[in-house]
Formats: sequence, C-alpha cells, structure tokens
Amino acid sequence: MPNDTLSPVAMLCLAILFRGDRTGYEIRKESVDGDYKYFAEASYGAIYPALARLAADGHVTVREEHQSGRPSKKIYAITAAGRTALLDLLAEPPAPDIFRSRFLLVAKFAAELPRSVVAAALETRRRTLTEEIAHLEEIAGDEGPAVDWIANYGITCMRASLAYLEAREADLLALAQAPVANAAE
Amino acid sequence: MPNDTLSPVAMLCLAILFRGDRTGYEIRKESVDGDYKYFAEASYGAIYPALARLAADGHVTVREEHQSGRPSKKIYAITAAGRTALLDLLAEPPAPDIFRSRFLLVAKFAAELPRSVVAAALETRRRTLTEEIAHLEEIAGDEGPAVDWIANYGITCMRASLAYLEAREADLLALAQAPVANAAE
DNA sequence: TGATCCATGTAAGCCGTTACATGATTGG
DNA sequence: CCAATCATGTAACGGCTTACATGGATCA
Repeated sequence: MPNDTLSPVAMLCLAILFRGDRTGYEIRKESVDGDYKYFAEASYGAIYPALARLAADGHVTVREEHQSGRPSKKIYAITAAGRTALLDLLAEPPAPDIFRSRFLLVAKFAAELPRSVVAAALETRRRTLTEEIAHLEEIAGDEGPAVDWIANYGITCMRASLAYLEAREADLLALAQAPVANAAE
Repeated sequence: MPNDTLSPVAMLCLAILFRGDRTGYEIRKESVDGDYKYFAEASYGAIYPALARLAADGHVTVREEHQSGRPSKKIYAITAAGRTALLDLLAEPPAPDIFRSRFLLVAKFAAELPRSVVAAALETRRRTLTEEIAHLEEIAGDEGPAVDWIANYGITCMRASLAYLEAREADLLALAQAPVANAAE
C-alpha cells in the first residue's frame, strides 16, 4: 500500500463497498441515484481508475465473473485494510458540509430577472424537493437505524425548505420584472 | 468577445460586480465570507485568470489605481454586455442545487465509529449551523428585499436542521461504538 | 426497430486548488 | 515584533467530466 491519500471518489467507493460487494457499474448507479448522492457523485471516468487503485493498494479485492456476450463483471469487495482506512478517514476531520445553490443566485437577482424566469426557478426547486422528500420517505425504515436517522434528517430539512418556498414565493415573484415584451430601460 | 461559455467562477465574478466595482482581492473575500458563498467559493488562482478573461471578452472593464508600496489595485467594473451575459445565464437552465455532506456520511457509519467521533461530528455541525444562522440574521434586512428573502430562507432551513440535530442527537450517539480502549475486531 | 440497460475502460482536456513569489502597512 | 491584511499574479499538479470505443440483451 504505497500512497495513502484517498480521493473523495475512492472514499465513496469504500463506503459503498463497506455494505456489500459491488461492480463499478453498480457503484456509479448508487452514487447518482442512491443515498450516497448526498456525499458525492461520480462518473465512470472517476470510479474505474479509483477502483483499480484501491485494488493496487490492497483496500479492495477483485473477483471476475465471466458472462456470455458482455464484458466480464468485476466484483469488488472491501478488505480489512479498506475498512480501517475508511473508518480512519471518517474519524479524522469534521470537514464542513457544502451547499451550493444556483436557485439562490436566481433569487438574489429576482429584481433584475423576468418574472417567468423566477417562477420557473421556484417551480423547479419545489418539484425537486417534493421528489426528494418522497424518495427519502421510501428508504426511511428500510435499512437500519442510521439510514433512518439520516433520511429523517433530510426529510426534516427539505420540508422546512419547501414550507418556506410555498409561504413566500409570492414575495419573491413580486420583486421580479413584469413579463412585458422587452425590458429596455 | 470570442468564446461564450462562462465558467462558474466567471459567473460569480459577474454576479458580485453587478452590485458594484471590486478588485480581485475583494471578490475573493466576498466569495468566501459573504453571502455568495452559497453559490460558489473561489481562490485567487481561479479569480484572477477569470477576471482577465472577462476583460478580454468585454464583460468587464479595468481601471488601475496606483498605490505606494503595494501592487497597484485593479478595479473591475461590469459592462452592459457583462450584465446581459449574466442575466442570460441565470435565465437559462434551472440547474439543480448541490448538497454535499461529510457529516451525513459519518452519521451513516455511526454504528461502526467510536462514540467520540460521532459526538465530535455532531458538535461541529451544530456549532457551524449556529454561527451561520447568526450571520444570516445580521444581514437580513440590511440589503434589500431579495437578500432578505434568501437570508430568511437560509435561516429557516438551518433552524430546522439544528432542531433535528438537537432533538435526535442522542439517538445517533446511541448507535455508536462504546468508547472503550481499542475496538479490536 | 430503436432505446435503454448492462458493463468496462481510455484519452483529452478543463477547471480549479495549492503553493510559490513579493512586499509594505497596520494592529495587537 | 509578529501576525494579519492588502494586493496581484504564475506554475505545477490533481481530479473529475466528457466523449469515445464496444456490443449483446431486453423491453416497449
């Protein structure tokens, strides 16, 4: 195990493999659709090299499963060293959470944007929140107490967000530019 | 104006300059400490080249102010083209908000981590939220209705988050490993 | 029949961080 | 007196996305 600075994607892979064996393909799906999306999202171009490297470093093992007609599956499994590495990393720094909102930037410029744009942003945000809440409600209770805890955390935060949006969207729309033909001064 | 795909950092610069003239140094500060941190954070290495490029593209103008003893200040100002470019970009896609949480990953692995680690993560998260709420409470009402709207949005979401943390931190801690000497197998 | 899913991987390139280089002034 | 603030920039390096390459199976 030469180098020891796990990249975020490598950490993601270890976290997912901690719960069970997976292929690179499955890891990517879980990172995009599953609950791990709140930690990181990764594409194939990041996952496959990360996995290769984790294998070289002894953090995971590979078992190849040949299939007819398809490229043979590589099923990765975490090793004891991999578990330790992940847990050590999690114990380490309480790195801050990140929230990046394009929506909030639109809101900040509400007074300079046409009403239709602000309305669309509001609508999109509302729909996304509704969908994510529904998704979290599904997984809550299915996968043990820790997942339940974080699912409810998400639900709580998003419900508050949605409630604010619904209560005050009219105020934001009122700031926006009237939907006339062209906003020439 | 040769190319037209503004990078996130360029967009950040335009957004900040939209409200008034600034130097690169000031933009960076505002992106890290100010309210723009909810949109993007950028370092000098990203901001200075972005500004140079915006100037080349006619989105901003530069006015140099010589000072004794210091490198001369370059004060950037947005142009009409720059305003239009930003507003067009904001109107364009309702790109999704991003939430990335290291804390949630720790929570997910609560059952595998020592209690002290989970407690520290909880504590850090709680403190950060408290500080950010206080900060938002300060700026609310000071900078016009749009900023007020987003500040209150943030306050609402973070209060909900904090309330959940306080109500259910005991549950998460209960899942964690007892703080014994060494967690051998 | 055509899109989507399964399944792996590589290469080019962008975008951004980190560290370096420089140096006076101000505040504790 | 030392640290932080002001102030600009460059160079190296890293990590990730995107697009490419390949192709059978399944489903509508």
